[in-house]
Amino acid sequence: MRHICDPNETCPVMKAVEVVGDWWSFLIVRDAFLGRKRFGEFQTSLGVAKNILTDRLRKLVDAGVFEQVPAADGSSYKEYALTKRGRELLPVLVALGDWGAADGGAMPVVDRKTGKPVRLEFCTADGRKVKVEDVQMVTE
Amino acid sequence: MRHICDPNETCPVMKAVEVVGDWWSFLIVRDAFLGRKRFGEFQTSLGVAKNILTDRLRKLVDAGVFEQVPAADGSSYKEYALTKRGRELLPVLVALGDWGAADGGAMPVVDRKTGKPVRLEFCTADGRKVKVEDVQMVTE
DNA sequence: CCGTATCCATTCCGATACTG
DNA sequence: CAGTATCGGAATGGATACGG
Repeated sequence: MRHICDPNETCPVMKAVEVVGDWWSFLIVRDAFLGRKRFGEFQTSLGVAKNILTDRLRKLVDAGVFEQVPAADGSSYKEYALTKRGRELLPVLVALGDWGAADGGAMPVVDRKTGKPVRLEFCTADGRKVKVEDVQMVTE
Repeated sequence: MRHICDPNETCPVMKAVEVVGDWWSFLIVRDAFLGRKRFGEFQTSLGVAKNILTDRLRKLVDAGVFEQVPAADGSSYKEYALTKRGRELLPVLVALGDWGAADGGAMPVVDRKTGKPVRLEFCTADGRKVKVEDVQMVTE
């Protein structure tokens, strides 16, 4: 995919899309958040061709989203674990899931410590929530 | 793009990706949030081929992200305006932009009423912020 | 089980030309 | 300016076979 978009314009959205903007990459990351780690798990879960999966996993490793760690079962294979950087993609995933779940069927996320549900919200520095329709981007 | 992913599994992330997961669609929406409305504006801004732009705009209109409205300048053309549903994509855009801006150069968003900066955060129902690393998805 | 390599069909995209 | 139509090349992805 060639894209022109003024190169001076270092748009952060575009930088992110360069890495995870691909269809499969994105679903692989989603699967990882759901606990999948092994090549075969991704492969059967997503039904993606193996060469494609290989390619995307490598790119995601290169981008620092995954790291390869020894398999938990002691086999000689590797598992793909989300890095810190990779786990920071959770807001993206949740935002997208919330939008996709027009009706209330959103993917639930919880506070690991308390087990209580959490939601993604726009907040001011002093902790006040701001509704989506009251938020706007500023061009500069 | 064919995708197998168990059809029973109505994953909201996937539903969202079906609509805006395309590279160009996503950047068009970003441009719209930056104030662009006209065919030509998108075209020169993104450098995308016109036939592709036509196609993506139509799909986004079909998906309810954009609606066509009469041009503000009274010309006989149409402008593409984000619908309510389309504006609800802002959290996705901001999450992605935050992630893409590893260093602090994130795209700023503000509360329209007060002009104060806002950020996207995970919160509990009682308004407490939860750090990303303490949030986890629950499988079911 | 985890990947790599190859092949082929399809899709996608950009350029161009054309219409109103 | 805002599209539509068409065409050829490039990239992509799926299937398959193969190897560690």
